[in-house]
Amino acid sequence: MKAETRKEEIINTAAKLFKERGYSAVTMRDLATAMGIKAASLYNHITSKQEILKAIIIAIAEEFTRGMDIIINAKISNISKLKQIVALHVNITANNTNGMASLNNDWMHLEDQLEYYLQLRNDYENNFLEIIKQGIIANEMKQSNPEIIMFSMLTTLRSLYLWIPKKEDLNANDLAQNLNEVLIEGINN
Amino acid sequence: MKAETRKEEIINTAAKLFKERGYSAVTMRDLATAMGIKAASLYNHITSKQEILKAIIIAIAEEFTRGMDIIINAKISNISKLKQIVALHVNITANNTNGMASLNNDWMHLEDQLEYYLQLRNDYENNFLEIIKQGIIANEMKQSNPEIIMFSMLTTLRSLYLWIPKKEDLNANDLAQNLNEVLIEGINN
DNA sequence: ACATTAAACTAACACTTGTTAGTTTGGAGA
DNA sequence: TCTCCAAACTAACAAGTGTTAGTTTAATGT
Repeated sequence: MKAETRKEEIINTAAKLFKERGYSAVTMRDLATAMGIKAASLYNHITSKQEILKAIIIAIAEEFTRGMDIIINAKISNISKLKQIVALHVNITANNTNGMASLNNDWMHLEDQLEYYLQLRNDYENNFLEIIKQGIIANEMKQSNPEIIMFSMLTTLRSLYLWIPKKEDLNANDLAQNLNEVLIEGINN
Repeated sequence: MKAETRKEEIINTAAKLFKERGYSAVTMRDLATAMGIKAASLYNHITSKQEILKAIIIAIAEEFTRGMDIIINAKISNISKLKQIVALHVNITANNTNGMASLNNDWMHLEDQLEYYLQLRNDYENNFLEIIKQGIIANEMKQSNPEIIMFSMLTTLRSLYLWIPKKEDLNANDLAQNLNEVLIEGINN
């Protein structure tokens, strides 16, 4: 673990507050107080409130994109790909619970980067859906509605940020394993 | 369908805006503009912004509580109870997609009613979990982790508000049926 | 024709918002 | 000891916030 820069400290503190109250309800004075400084001092490190939100969300979104790119190109079964997607979510979320809250709840407050974010999200969902469809075609999975399968998996995975912090004794592998049972065995053939 | 009062119109319009941008980011002037009037005029019908949020969230939360009370007391299998919970969510969400967004995302901005809301939510989750545990004991379901099962089901069901509006040709029964396949067959014995 | 009333209006309030400008502080390296 | 610089500070801004007070409008029932 390398030491955080002051800017990173601010962004991480902001992510925590955004998780609790949401981007719009957190003021720069709230953030400053949480850092133990005055609001104006924040601007020695960041250029705007918006920049903080962007830093939080885009970093995670791109992490998901990179993970998905590796998974789709892997030479493994579609069921295995789904299991890797579960692991991807568990890992990213475990490392950044607070940021995941912003990604889920405050993406619409992105300004300049909104379009880019939506493009990443769209591509991600399309790749996800395609894996499920291929799995059904290859007879690896039951003939359920692929969109509902994806919806169910994705909403569960996206909500992990709410749940992981409650489990202090979290073992990422155990959780991924448990989720696989619940999410995937149901559709497995 | 009885005609809406002016107050109900305001609350429904607010719910729509809250869904798009969240409670904190919607101003009374935004709401007034959406109604085609001036902000001050809203106060002929409502007493505060907070009252609107409360009206939206508490009404739905109590609806869930009433539904759950009926389900837990029914003389049916635990699997059947889970299927009824799925139907409960589909029905409430289909009738109030906008309100469900506030329930999910803006409950923390409740002031006087926050404690009451949390109590309702807690009771609901405890009842839900108990059904799953009983189902496992009665050997109706696989021996998976009950908390993960509940978490997975509940987050999917809570996120329905995001998904139902996209399916214009929605048939509530079909959707409930599909969800049952994906959510319940996986844990069924 | 008149009184009533729901529902709009204008004007203003006290306070909070994100942000800028310019200044001070205190520790590290020369 | 002096210089430098990151990082804090005070003071202030223009705009936006929820809300209030008091007034006008237009339709309804008598």
